[in-house]
Amino acid sequence: MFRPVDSNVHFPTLELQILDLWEEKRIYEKSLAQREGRPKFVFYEGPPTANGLPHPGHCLTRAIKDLFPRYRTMRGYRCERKAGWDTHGLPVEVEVCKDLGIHSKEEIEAYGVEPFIHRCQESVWRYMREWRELTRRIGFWLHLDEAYVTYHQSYVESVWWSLKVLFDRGLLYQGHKIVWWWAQGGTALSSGEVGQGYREVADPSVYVRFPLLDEAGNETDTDLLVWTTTPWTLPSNQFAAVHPELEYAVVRDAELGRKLIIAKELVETIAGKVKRDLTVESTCRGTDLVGRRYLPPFDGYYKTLGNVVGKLADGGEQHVAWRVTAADFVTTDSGTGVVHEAPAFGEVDYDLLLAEQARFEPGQGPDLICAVAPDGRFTDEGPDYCRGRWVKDCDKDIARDLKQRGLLYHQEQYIHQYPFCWRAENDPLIQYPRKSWFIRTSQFKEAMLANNAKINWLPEHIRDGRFGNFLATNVDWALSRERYWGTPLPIWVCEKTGQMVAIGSYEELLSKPGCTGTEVWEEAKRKNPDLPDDLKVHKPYIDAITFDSPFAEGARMRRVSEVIDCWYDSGAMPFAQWGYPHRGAEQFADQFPADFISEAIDQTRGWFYSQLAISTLLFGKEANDAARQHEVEQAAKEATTAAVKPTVHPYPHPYRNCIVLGLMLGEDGQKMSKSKRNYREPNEIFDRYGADALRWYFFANQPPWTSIRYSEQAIKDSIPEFLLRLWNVYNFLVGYATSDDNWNPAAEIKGKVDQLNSAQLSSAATYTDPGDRSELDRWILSELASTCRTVVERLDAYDNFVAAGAIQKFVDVLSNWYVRRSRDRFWASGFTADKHDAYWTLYECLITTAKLIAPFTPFLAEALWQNLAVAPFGDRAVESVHLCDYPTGDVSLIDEELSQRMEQLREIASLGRAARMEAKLKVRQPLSKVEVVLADTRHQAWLEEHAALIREELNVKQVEFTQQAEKYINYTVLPNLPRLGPRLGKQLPALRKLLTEANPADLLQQLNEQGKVTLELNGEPVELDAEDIQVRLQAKEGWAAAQGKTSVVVLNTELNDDLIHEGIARDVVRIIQDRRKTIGCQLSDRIEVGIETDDASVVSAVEKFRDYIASETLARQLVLEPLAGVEPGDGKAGEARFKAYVRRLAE
RNA sequence: GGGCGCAUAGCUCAGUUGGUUAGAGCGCAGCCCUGAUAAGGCUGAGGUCCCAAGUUCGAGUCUUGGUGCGCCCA
Repeated sequence: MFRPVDSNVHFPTLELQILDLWEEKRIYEKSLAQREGRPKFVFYEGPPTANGLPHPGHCLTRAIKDLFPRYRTMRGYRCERKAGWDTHGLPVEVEVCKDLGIHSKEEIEAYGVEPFIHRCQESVWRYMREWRELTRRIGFWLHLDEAYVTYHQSYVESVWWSLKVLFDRGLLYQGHKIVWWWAQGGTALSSGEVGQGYREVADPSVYVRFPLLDEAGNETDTDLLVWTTTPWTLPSNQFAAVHPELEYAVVRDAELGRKLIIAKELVETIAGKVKRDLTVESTCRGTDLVGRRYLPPFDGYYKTLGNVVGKLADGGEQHVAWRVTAADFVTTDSGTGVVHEAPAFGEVDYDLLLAEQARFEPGQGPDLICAVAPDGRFTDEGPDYCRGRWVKDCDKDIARDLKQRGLLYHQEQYIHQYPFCWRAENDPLIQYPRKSWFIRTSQFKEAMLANNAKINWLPEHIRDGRFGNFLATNVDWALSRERYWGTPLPIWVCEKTGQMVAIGSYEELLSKPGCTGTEVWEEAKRKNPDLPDDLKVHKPYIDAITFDSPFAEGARMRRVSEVIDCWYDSGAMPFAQWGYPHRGAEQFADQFPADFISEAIDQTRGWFYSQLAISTLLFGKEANDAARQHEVEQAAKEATTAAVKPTVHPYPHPYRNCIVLGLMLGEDGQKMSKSKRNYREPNEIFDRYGADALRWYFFANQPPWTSIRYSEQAIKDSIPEFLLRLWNVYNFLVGYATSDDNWNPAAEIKGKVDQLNSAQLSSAATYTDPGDRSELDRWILSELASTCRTVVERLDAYDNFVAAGAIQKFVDVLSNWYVRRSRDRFWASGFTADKHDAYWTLYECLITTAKLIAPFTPFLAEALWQNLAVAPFGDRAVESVHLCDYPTGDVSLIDEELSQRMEQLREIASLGRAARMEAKLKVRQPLSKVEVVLADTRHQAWLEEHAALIREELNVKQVEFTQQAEKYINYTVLPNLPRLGPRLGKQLPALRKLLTEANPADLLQQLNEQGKVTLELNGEPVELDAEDIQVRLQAKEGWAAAQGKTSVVVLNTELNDDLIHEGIARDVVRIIQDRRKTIGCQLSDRIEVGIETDDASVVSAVEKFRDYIASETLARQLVLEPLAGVEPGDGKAGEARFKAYVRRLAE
């Protein structure tokens, strides 16, 4: 039998019990085991970093990641869920530095790379307990114990393998890159990190004269006027750039006594800034200036290189630097139209240097000059007053120096956005040239786009919008990081020749001829046996391993010092989670590509990209075709190739469907932040409201890609709006079933019932075929079936929002119409066939609802199942709702027409209540009659059959349907626009006018008699049939009436004695029931009642309705006098007053 | 500065291919119901659908421009 239900349920407590149940019975494992051999549904877990505390945003991701795998499992798929952890990267190092109270790379080196790495490895698990607990508590079923971890040896070796493939294919190369450089920390920052640190700052903005030189190298009377906001870059100047197509002016500054060259359209602006007259003497085009030499403001390099001339590739010679070059990026938005070029400190400037180098014969062109050391301080090539100083501190001194030398033409403050280090917020970043390793992703841009085009993105616009645009502007992936805690770049260089090889595994490394250096690791392990073995593939141990160079006799191969971008780690997860190809080939073959992944939109350029890029370059057709070509070319050389080559997979891969979640904002609409405290800790949410409340809030309130504002109230509201409403229905069923009725579904059924589908229930003697049940039962079963159908359809399309809405709607009609209308059936004493039907129908609705909600609110679903199925049937039923198949809805039970009719019936009832409200007649007071006027009479006959229901619902004696209701109603005839619009087009306004002016009664009569209406429109006859027009009703004033879309309900408000007495009787019943409750009667307790009153109408009412009152209240005796020794309850019926005495009778 | 997205009731959000009187939940106010009862229901107030122009018989919906906000990138 069912256990009693706690109507005062506390969901968080319930959920903890269910978690224990799942674990004790290993339900998750069983849910997987029972789908062994079934079609697969592949899910990838995007690895979170566990070195920070989880917040509500992570709950959202974890909830969505749980929903679809649970759903698919119930649909019969095998869905493995391997957990994963992202463990490398700068954030980890920064955390450790914070603990150590250090900042720069030098300090790390001083502390020791080895202990530093150990700390990093420990630090990544710092909040593991919290993450595991969150995962468990929110009900995210995931194989936590078999998680992949990016620092594990097997993972690292997979990454190495993939890099070796890329290297051997010629897709990994070393180049220079101008990076955003954190000089104090000695590292480049990723674009994402840079983006976090932009702040508004005021920088000096200087206009500097670069005197032009004549052919002989002598100074002329004309200057280039150059603008920059980074004066510290001027000592590293190499060129001045002009736009070739722009018009330049040579202007005379009389005060200065010199001529200046600036963009013509900026003459006025600059004259305004310096408040002088600048007279244009002549103009020329940018191209005319190209090649002219000038004297740079600082001579640190110029003094030695100023006169160096190189051979041009196409013959001739030219000075290598300090001359005017052409560049398309020059604009007149600001500055002077002449741009100072220090290629070391800007990406486009560096490109310009590369272009210049290309014009010369190899080795003859300009070298990069850079007067700044990697620590951000000036070198000896800088002006003497700057040497050894942090560049940004020198801006003022440089400006002062230029002023003293007369080269500073103008100076002002310039307010702009400038990036700072995101962890050390007082450190401005500078752009700085570094050697870096790149992946040639741009070569496969089209392939990535083709792959992307096949991915099902939700929302759709990501594909061609944010993600597609990003791919279309793809640049090569800067892979290397000059840091410590990351996957070491597996490239070893010949110390003599500089030739390189890539290594694909630790074993391969050890097998190299003359390999030495493992003793460093062995020694460390001997000293500290607790060191995880995985560390041996990390710095500093890996750096100690060297081997004989195959390129030069007696030379050694040594590893490059860099580690790689941790985004590469996570992007390699589709194969690296299995250790592929060194191991896990089977799992990889089985679990590639993913059917479903989901992360927030900030992963567009993160995990979504890294996965797609790696996968396209390894497993895409284009990349593999190119690789074969490359191998042919390399065949002559001694190319090493990976033992296992990637095979081609058709797009899309590595994921087919991707839900891009919106970002979750704090309560105040701002980004969630610990310091602002604009959200609550997840654990507190679970303790207060429960995981189901939070999950339902995520799933049912908005499509998942909407950025949602964290709202505690909304989470709280999930409880009464959905969870508790369903709980109340469940409580209702169990309450009656465990009363005198003692209704037990298990009593009549023998043997297994498994999932309690209708086929399994139908063996019960009292179970009638749903088709033979009452209309109300058939209706709710129809609603249930169509809800199942909708939910399945929407979940298959990854649309949790509409699916959840359908479930919520169903629970609402189940509670507010089915149960409401069925109360009497349950309350009736004894069993009838109809009562059995009511039990079975409601039982089946609840059982099915439990299955429906299982992926959404798994705890509540389980609670229902445990009591509705497991409690009565024991091990004859499936032991958990999560082991059931998902209900898809029996379409034969769907009755669209019944559904529509019931809808209309509900509308009539609702209108009747509204009319009562209007007339201030409470429902307890019976009325003699309502009249219902229908605009659409299709369902009239059916509605007439159900007049009883309306009578009961509205407490009236008679219901009458009528169309001839002119006294209550105004009719309006309107055109059906979607139908007539395409047909009549511009004539539509005329028709509308015609219809408004016509007599509606005549039109309707015509329509009824002939089935059509003919009107004359602009001299042309137009025929309208019933579908072409719509009739709207409007209640006339002065009646107790209410109007809806299709009907009007009019009340007869006249009362007679019978009606009044009946109303009083109902008041009496209500007060008696109230007393029953007060004195603690059980549902079926019998009582004795006394009514004391002076009011004649109450006396008459009690006498006239004695039987009614007695049966409603289970009263054995009813007398019109006080009961001795009983506390009475006061009652009021209209103006009449009475006292009700209730005493419980012993059995 | 560029890309993408968003803008509808006090709040959180729906609004299908353009179609008649733009919806839901919460909140607020008033009321009803009373054996699902520490529940439930009804009704109401509250909207220049961000602004402007255009396309169309008809625009919350389509187009263009603008404003504001968010994210990503510089």
